[in-house]
Amino acid sequence: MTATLKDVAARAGVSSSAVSRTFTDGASVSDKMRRKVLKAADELGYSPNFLARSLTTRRTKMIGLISNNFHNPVFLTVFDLFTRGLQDRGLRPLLVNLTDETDPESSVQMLRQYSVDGVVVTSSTLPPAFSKAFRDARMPVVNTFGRYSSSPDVHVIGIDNVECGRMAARTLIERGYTDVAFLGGPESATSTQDRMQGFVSELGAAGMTARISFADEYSFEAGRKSMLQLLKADPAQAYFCGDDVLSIGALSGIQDAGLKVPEDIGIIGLNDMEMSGWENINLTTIRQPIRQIVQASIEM
Amino acid sequence: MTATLKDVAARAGVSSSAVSRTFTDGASVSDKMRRKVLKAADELGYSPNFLARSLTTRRTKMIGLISNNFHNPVFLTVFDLFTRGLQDRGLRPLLVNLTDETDPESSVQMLRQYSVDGVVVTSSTLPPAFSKAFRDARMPVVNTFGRYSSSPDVHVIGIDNVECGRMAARTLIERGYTDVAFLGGPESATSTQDRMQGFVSELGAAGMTARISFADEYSFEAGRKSMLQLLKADPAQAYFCGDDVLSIGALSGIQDAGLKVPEDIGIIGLNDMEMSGWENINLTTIRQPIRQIVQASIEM
DNA sequence: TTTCAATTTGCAACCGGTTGCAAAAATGAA
DNA sequence: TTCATTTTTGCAACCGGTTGCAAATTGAAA
Repeated sequence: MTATLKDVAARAGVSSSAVSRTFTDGASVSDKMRRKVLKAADELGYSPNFLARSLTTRRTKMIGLISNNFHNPVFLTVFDLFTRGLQDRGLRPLLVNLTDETDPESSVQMLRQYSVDGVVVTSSTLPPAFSKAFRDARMPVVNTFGRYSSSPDVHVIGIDNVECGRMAARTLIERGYTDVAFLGGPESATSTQDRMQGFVSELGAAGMTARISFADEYSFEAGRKSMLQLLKADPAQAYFCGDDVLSIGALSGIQDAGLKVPEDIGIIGLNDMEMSGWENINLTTIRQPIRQIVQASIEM
Repeated sequence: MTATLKDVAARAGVSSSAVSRTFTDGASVSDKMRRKVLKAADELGYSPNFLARSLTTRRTKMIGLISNNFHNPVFLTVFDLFTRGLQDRGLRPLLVNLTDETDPESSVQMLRQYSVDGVVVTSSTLPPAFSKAFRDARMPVVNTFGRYSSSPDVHVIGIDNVECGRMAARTLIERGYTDVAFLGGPESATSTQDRMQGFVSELGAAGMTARISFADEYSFEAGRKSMLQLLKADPAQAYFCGDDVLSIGALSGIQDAGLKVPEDIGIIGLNDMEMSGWENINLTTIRQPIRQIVQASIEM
């Protein structure tokens, strides 16, 4: 159906190498030849087949984009920036939606079958072992929102979650709260662990302690449920919530109980997602340097 | 680096066709042979290269997923369902983020170079001509959230937006509102036009008229801004908003003005996105039959 | 005009598979 | 055991390109 390289060669009356070369930059072709070829190509509406090309060049310009965060609105922004950034560099994201059931092995194999040039794992709730599986398959991999870890060869880009915890603590102290608490995401997530650690240690330095609790996941419902439970018991003056979507859930819980923020209870979140501005909540603003994340993907 | 078909053939001491056949279902191979091959393949950690295969089979099992809605939270759900649905069928979504600058032609060509098996355009704000460009390139295309249109060969899946408008009108009438208005999305979007048309015609049947206004886009900010302007002038008793994110923006505007919903002003939205439940707003619930949308993508 | 280096071009093999066709092996009936 | 059938296997060509190498062309210097 669609014109192939050979068709163009035939039409232009030249060898197929010549055609191939005019479409490969850096190849040696005379201007005369190039013009002849381009004319024929244009007439036939030809454009080279990427996949066939990748067979010999071993580059597909496809990047596996893996995530399990299809419910956290902040990731819509992440996807937006990623796809944009990749596109601008002539790369294409092959999207993989990781559900709880899918095992790492099969996604690794899948992406290898498509011979992607690299993989971006974007999630803070996946175990480091996951990204490692890709490295073991000799694929360049970047783990965004991950934690700097000992596993070598896995590029990790993200914010310093420990420092985030510290910032939150300092902010609450400055505002004069004396009884503060941490409401984290899933206990197993590295981001939760680190934020908690920073929060607790900074409070400790000020001679304070923090009560700790965890939500089941980074979601509105989980935040709301956790907060409602906390309110029933013995609520603190202010909470540092693991992320914004959790914060908004907590906020909803507080409102349901007839209390107000920040008059009755203080809330401090994390992520600066678009939506946070919507509700006039006072959240710490930590903007992820996504540009740089994408830049790292070019580095590999 | 990675084992190839030939390596496996050599190791198993059989022809390469034999290997190929054991990995192609429906091919004729004896059990004995299959076992021999699988053993060798297993030892070498071999799995067939999809791209090479696609060269002869002409199927890549890749689907272009095109959208320009990377700011409307409801699309996170859409992406989730799409990627899931495609994956379950052994297909992979190649994501294309359409910005205002990217022209249709180039995305068409791009996806042709990757020889995707089909294309899904998921947006209600793109002109029908866009999907048509793919059809012209002889690619199967499904346009979700589009409008049933005259352009042939473009499968369109979506809700009946006219009927949505009617439903909204009936609901508001039932609740006793006598002075209602429509706050739509971008005037050029087919979804906006249809919803308005249904809304207006149903009201007309009841002897009522509706005031009309449009927001610049389906976004929180646009909804808020529009509502604030409307409030300054002569607000209606109740509004039918083009979609949920617009509704929430409008809601925020109303609250800023010190008014309450639904006591002072009624709001009815559309989409049933996850977030809508968060704020105890009363929104019409129209769940898009996404399962069927995905089913249609298999049909092509 | 000849000579020689620098460019440009074509040949042919290869990337990693699939598949039509004919030969070989297995099966079953006589 | 023999012969006709069916099933399994291998050969070789092909999918749509790329690329090392040698031959052909070009251009400038002698």
